[in-house]
Amino acid sequence: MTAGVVASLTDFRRALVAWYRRHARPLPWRATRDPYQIWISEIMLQQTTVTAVVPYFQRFLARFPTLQDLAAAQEQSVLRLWEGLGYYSRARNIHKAARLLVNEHRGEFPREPGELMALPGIGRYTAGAIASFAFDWPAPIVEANTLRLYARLMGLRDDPRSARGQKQLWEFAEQIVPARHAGEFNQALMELGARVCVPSAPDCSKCPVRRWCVAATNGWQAEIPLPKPRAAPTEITEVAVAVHRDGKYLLRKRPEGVRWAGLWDFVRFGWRDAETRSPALHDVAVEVRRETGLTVEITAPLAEIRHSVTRFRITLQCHLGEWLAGEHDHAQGESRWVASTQFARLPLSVTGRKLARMIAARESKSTSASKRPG
DNA sequence: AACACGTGGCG
DNA sequence: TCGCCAAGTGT
Repeated sequence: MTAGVVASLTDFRRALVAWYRRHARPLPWRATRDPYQIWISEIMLQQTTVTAVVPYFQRFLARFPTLQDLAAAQEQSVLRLWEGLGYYSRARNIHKAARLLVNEHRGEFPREPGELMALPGIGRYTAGAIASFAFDWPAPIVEANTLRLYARLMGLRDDPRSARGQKQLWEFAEQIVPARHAGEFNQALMELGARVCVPSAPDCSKCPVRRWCVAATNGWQAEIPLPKPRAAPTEITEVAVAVHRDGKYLLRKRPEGVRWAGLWDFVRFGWRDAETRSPALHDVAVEVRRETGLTVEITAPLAEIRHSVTRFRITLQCHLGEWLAGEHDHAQGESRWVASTQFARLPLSVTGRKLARMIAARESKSTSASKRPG
């Protein structure tokens, strides 16, 4: 299957790299060979667009310039810098791995993919990426861009996500990666996948390796690769209550093993009766007591926030609740009463952050109104 | 092997 | 509005 490319591998590599040298975007992580910076960028880029990553990458490196800085940080500080980027286990893993490297590897990065893969959050792709970009280790890579590119070059008919397809893709990658300058070569593959060999309507007229491409030769660009099957989203309703007491609001840290683990949120729970667009306030108060042990009065509807997450579409009914009695039960995990001016100090879920902004705006409005009588 | 894990941009 | 897509990994 790879014969088309392998037969004239040297020409293929030359054409690809020549194209890359003319068309490479100047991405921040391409300006360095520091394995630490490359590692951070690769973790951030997992299932995440370049556009989204750039500002996070800059902030992260400004705050934690070295592996030692990261290892010395609190996990909460790392999560705060990750806030909004998604897949938060990446942030927790990056922190764990940093401590591991500092404590057990003298703060030095392994150069081999096999050793890199032993670190939490680093799988076969990321290990190959770091090893090749930072050390020119001749490691193969397969990720979204190269998967599409290889599949088309090979004319891959199998599902590229199946075990069979994956095996063929990795074998292909192994065969084409050069012994020298693997870093630039791998970057070139990804850049071509990202810029030319795009998912829909690839511009084959601009492709430097078109003559090696089975899909282009046969007009199969639209059929290869086979699309990823996606489950239809499920609608769910949730309720969030900003429980208010003495100018502060109750925030709870989400426990390990759940979505948004380690991030903070207002009191929040699923609402079984999805038909109820505006749940009875009394019922909400009952649920808050069940959740927290606190007796509250639901005083005002705040907003309805729509948010998609994995395969769920969430409608979040947000309310303001005034504390009446009871103390929060800490058995379920960490919680704090926080003034709205301090919300930004904690890593919040995206919906939590939105709600936090609304509450802060609501307060500043009411204080400015009270300062301006009439 | 299949599913969980997040979010935002784009057509 | 909606589905697709994004430098995947862990379980």
